[in-house]
Amino acid sequence: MLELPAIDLTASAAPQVYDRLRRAILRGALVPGDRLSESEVAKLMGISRQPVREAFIHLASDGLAEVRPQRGTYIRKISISDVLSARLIREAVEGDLIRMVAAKADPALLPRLDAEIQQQRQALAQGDSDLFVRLDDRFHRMLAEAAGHESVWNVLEGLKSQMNRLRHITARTFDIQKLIDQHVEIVEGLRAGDAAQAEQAMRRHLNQLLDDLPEVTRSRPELFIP
Amino acid sequence: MLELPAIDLTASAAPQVYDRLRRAILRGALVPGDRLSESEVAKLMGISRQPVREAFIHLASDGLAEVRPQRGTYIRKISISDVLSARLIREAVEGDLIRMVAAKADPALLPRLDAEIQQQRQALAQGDSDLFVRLDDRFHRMLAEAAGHESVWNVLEGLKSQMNRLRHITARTFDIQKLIDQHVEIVEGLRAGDAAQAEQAMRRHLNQLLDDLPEVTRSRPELFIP
DNA sequence: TATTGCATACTTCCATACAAGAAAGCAATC
DNA sequence: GATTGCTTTCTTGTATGGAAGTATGCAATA
Repeated sequence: MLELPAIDLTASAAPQVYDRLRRAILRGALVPGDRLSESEVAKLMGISRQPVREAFIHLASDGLAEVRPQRGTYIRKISISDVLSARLIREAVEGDLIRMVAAKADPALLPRLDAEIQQQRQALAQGDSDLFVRLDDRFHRMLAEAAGHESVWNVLEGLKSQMNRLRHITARTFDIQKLIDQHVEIVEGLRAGDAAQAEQAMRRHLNQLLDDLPEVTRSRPELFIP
Repeated sequence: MLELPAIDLTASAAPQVYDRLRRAILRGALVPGDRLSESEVAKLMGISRQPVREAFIHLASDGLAEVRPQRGTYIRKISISDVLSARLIREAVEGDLIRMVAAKADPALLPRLDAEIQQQRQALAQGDSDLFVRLDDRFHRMLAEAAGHESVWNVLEGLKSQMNRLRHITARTFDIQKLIDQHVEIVEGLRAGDAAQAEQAMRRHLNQLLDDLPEVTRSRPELFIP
């Protein structure tokens, strides 16, 4: 059913269980609707039920799992409403951040962004969509850092866990070439020193999800709730 | 030390403990640096350690508490970096939302906002700063709802828990009259149907925190970490 | 055949006991 | 007097047993 790396017996068990399950959910190894059991996971990892239970509570607090008393614990379905909220927040925040980056006009930044985009093209050429998702994250983080607000990205990252699940599970259906082109547009806006252009490009980029979402939810309706 | 309402024995204990402790933290009854003990809270509530422990884990996941193994559990100090991130995010998001509200131009909305501001004035007249904080929350929530994105506010609310603690603990040092005036400016922007004016007013309003923060951190440095 | 009732096998939840680590006080020693 | 080491007492972490609630399959009944 599920492969989990063995835990380190010298450290606390509960955080390790949490970490492993969280990764499994985010990479799509555990899909929405899957059922978890305290005793089953405990046996799988060779520990007692209590630390597993604590990991479940932590996951539920993240919105990744749902504990239904006396029934079972389930991987939470992807809330379309949450995804849309996260997208709107990202558009507003990253729109502001890219304006700050343009205002700073750091000359050393542009070559680094170009190099990132080159790596994204390689990921596309290799057909490695998981790699692209990671590179995409890094691209946006780099921009937040360039704006002087890396900590903002850390906050957003927790918030957009639902978006990440969506992208991993349905990675194949996205048009990576188009996303890369949009990244290029953003960088070109920065190169031109045109804050408004860069912001428009960023907002278009983050609006792309709205185009892709309907098809995804139609093809895999069992993974979603409103 | 701490007053906690008795729990309902017919319902699950852990969520109730979580809820009571969370409220106590947000209203400032538990201040940053305070120490909690599983067994102490358990005795106080007449239950065993286990559900208390689970509540602690949930609080830690919210960033409100910090469990230090074999040492104790502490109310987390207010992270200035987190507060600043939350403020920046709010400015970007609510700036976008207020533009949407202006675009909708719902005629029934303005009287409701006026009534809200009247209540805020009453809270000021009564010197009830806790009430004003709650009304302020409601004012912003109402605007998000008017933009058609109440769920976005739900997400922001969890994110800005650190901001709420700050405001409750230091409520006296804020100039409530000024905040109300800024609310009026926002509503006037809407009344004029001027999206740009409304957005500017909102951004000024949310920038107010940057003016107030230095004095607060200087007067109570023991409550903060960078 | 359709429905009701019950036994059974799960699940999460709570209480309790014990283990392991950290801190503080105190005494012995240099 | 200062330091070291031990003892005690606290803390959180884990294991386990049992309680209560839920779903399911099966048999009895209308």
